[in-house]
Amino acid sequence: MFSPFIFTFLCPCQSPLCTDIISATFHRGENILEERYNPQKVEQKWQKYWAERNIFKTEADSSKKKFYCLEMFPYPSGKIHMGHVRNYAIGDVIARYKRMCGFNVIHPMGWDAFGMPAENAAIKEGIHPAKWTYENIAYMKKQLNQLGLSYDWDREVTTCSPDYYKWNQWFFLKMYEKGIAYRKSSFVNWCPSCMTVLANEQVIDNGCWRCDTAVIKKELEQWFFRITQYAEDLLKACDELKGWPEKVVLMQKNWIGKSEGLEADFKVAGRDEKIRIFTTRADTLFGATFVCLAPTHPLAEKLVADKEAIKKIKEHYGKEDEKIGLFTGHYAVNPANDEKIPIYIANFVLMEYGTGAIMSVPAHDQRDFEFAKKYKLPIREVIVQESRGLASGESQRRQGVKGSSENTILPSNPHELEAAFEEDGVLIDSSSYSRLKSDVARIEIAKHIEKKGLGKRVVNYKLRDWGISRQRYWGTPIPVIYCEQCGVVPVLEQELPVILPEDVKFTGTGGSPLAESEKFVNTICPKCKGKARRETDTMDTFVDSSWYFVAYCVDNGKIDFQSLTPNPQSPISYWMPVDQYVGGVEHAVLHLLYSRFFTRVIKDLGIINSPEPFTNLLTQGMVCKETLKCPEHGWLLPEDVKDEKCIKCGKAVDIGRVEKMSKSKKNVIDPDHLINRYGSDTSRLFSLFAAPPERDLEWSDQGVEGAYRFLNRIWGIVYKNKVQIQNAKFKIEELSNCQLSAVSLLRKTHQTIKRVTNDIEREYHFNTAIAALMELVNDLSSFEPKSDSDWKAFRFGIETLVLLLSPFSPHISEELWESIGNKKSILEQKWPLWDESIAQEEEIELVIQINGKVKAKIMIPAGLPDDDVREKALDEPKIQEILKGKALKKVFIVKGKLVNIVI
RNA sequence: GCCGAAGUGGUGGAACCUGGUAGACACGCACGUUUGAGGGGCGUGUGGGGUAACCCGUGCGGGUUCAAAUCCCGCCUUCGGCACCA
Repeated sequence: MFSPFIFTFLCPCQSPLCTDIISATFHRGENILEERYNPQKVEQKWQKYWAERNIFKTEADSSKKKFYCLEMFPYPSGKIHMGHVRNYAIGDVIARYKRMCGFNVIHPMGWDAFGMPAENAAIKEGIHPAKWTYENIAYMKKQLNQLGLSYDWDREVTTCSPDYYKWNQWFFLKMYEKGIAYRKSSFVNWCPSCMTVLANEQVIDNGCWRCDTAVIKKELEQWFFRITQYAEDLLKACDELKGWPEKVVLMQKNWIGKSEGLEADFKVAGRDEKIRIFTTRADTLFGATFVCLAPTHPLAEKLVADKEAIKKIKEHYGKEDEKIGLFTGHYAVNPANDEKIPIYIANFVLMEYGTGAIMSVPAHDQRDFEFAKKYKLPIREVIVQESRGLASGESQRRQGVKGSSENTILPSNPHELEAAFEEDGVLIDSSSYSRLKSDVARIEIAKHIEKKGLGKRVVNYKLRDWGISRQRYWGTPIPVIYCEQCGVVPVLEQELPVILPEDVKFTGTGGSPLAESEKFVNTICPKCKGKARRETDTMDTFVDSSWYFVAYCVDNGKIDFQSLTPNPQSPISYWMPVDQYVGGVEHAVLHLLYSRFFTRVIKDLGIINSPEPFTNLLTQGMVCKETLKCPEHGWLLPEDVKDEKCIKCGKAVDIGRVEKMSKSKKNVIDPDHLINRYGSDTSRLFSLFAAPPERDLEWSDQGVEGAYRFLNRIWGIVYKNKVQIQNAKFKIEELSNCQLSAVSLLRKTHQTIKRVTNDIEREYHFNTAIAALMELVNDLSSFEPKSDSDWKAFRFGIETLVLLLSPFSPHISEELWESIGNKKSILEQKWPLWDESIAQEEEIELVIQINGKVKAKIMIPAGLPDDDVREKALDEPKIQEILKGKALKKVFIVKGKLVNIVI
């Protein structure tokens, strides 16, 4: 294992003529400061060094301040992509920085290992999902280590392992006990291609989130988590998420979608039944001219004999088609005025929201308006704009109309209306509520209905309970048994985990693959010991990722929630919540909301203290690249294009927009190639330098070259001056009285510490932090040390540079740190501090403006009193000339910056 | 349709939090230098216009201010999210 290796690398210039093939033989720990920077050699050396010492291992220690740095764990799809590189580079900088700042940093990684691609691979290629998954994990883990990420692998979790999913099942049982997990029959989103149920969040534009196939509605018995029980809490707590991007908080709020309104009963005329409707616009109650039921509403079937007609409406249910409806032949009684209005069944009314029935007010709701126009239903205006309610010309004129003896405002002619008036206004034609404003009337009318016992004020949420059943193999078996005698019986806690059987065939057709396994399905009822069948559905994989961040906190990866009692001393209490979470914005609602829900459930179980999992959230932008498209051959790889022409057909290639990297658009960069060619230090550096983390990053081959060049320059400076640097030992106090020639370098070094520190602290703006390092390198490379103290200042500059660079490009930093004579790993060094008095400039450039326009710039000593600054500015010959014969009106002085002379 | 974000050189971006020299840093380009040559390295220049003094410049139009990329109002464009949610 420790025998010398021979590695052969191509010269990074990649020129076909280049003969610089580098053969390297090296042992562990060998000092390799050669003239040429060889990233592969350096990176392997230090990765090995870190791994052998298990240097990133952390343990809970209540005497130390903790920092939990977490990046979203990947799905092991095969290889990592540039999005991962960016995500994990960002997280790693934070982890390494915080570690150097003295925090006890937990920085774990794992695998979101259940999911459909594994099963699809099984269907297509006959590989068992477990084999496929574990092989991918092995490869991707190697890749992550090649990136030099500072993970404590002792905490690794793999969600498809029984040790892990056992706890999915345990949480399920706990939730079942509390009534949070329950079973009901419902219409679900069904993807005919994936043959599975999809959560609402997994339906995008009416298509499957994975394969885009149009989703259909299907009725099935499903397991649900009652996330709606936490809706109000999840919503309220949104305002406490100070460390989250506002847009994500807003998306969560919108997703929860709270609305307050009134539920009211409309009696069905001549029958002993009533229709309960939900409205947020109780102020328009007097304008209701018909009632609509969802086609799946229980009353729909009762009121209409023609089942075929209902079926037809169902076909258009929930789609963005034209609105279609069916008159039931029955009438409903408006509880406000006892008016009889027709009952319709309409495709646009959703059973899932509110009560599945609405009162239709066509004058004040655009959907009802369109429906009313189509079916020639009356439109009655009951709200008018406030200005019209007062002494406007129109209302004056209309007041003259016969029959309106009292001072009422009359509606406009409904036939003239072109759209519904949906805003708030003043009520008309609403009995005693007329002339009230909408907001007041809404409450008064609701109170009235409540008093009459015909309804109640309610709060409604768009958020629906989380359907977790999936008709798939590669997921956590739901730990439930169906007994003919006892019905639904949960699996006993001590029987967990319910293990996924191996003897399953993957045909890709039919329902749950688990149903095929006799051994799995047939079991005994835990209660009566009679014959029983197991549940054959598995859990949504979002369950797995809703609590993995808690699992990481358990030392040595041995999760055991069962024996945990509420305990402030437990490692979970110590580490949770996550201080910094980093991941893609695509999880703004799905994963993040479920995690918040789960964390609340776990808190209620007494396992953790905080209801919120993630204190600070950083959503990084996508990695994008320009697309190339041939009119004949479609998307092209860069190598299929020469001189902007397709090499297959010679047609001019369309250089398309910069878009998110995706295999289908052929605009991807394989991180393996990048690492082989430039090394991971360069890859990391580029992805951090090209844009601030929250913004999209545009790929640029030249940009990568630039990052590589930068590291080479540093390497070159250290190599060239190695001996002198090694000899230039100094004590930090000595530097304060170094010779004049070194003062500006010393100052620049302190300024760089300040800038890099502030840029990291202030919203992780790594791009500007790296720019500051580049400036320091520019100064270092033009500095020519002559005296002893020059060399000391130079060494200080180099050491500081390397320390500041180490979170970004850790391997080269370690190597250079060692090569200038340091024995201990850079990981054991403290983050440098700057001295404000040294960082301060002695002279500043004063800008002199006249009427806001720059006219001159002069150098003045820093901290000069205002009067002197004013005098110097006015004495400047150029200014004198302009001022000649003009009267000064005022002079503004901005300390340390400029003077503006107003004339 | 609703909600949100962003528009700055040839390009990525900086300065926006806290109004005060617009364009840090990098890429690209040009010229020079090194080299047998290519690549690479090093050096200089590089917002636009003008010989120059100067003038113009942060999507467009207004406003506040001695001073606006920055604050306020209106509009346009692009991107993202939600979308029959009653």
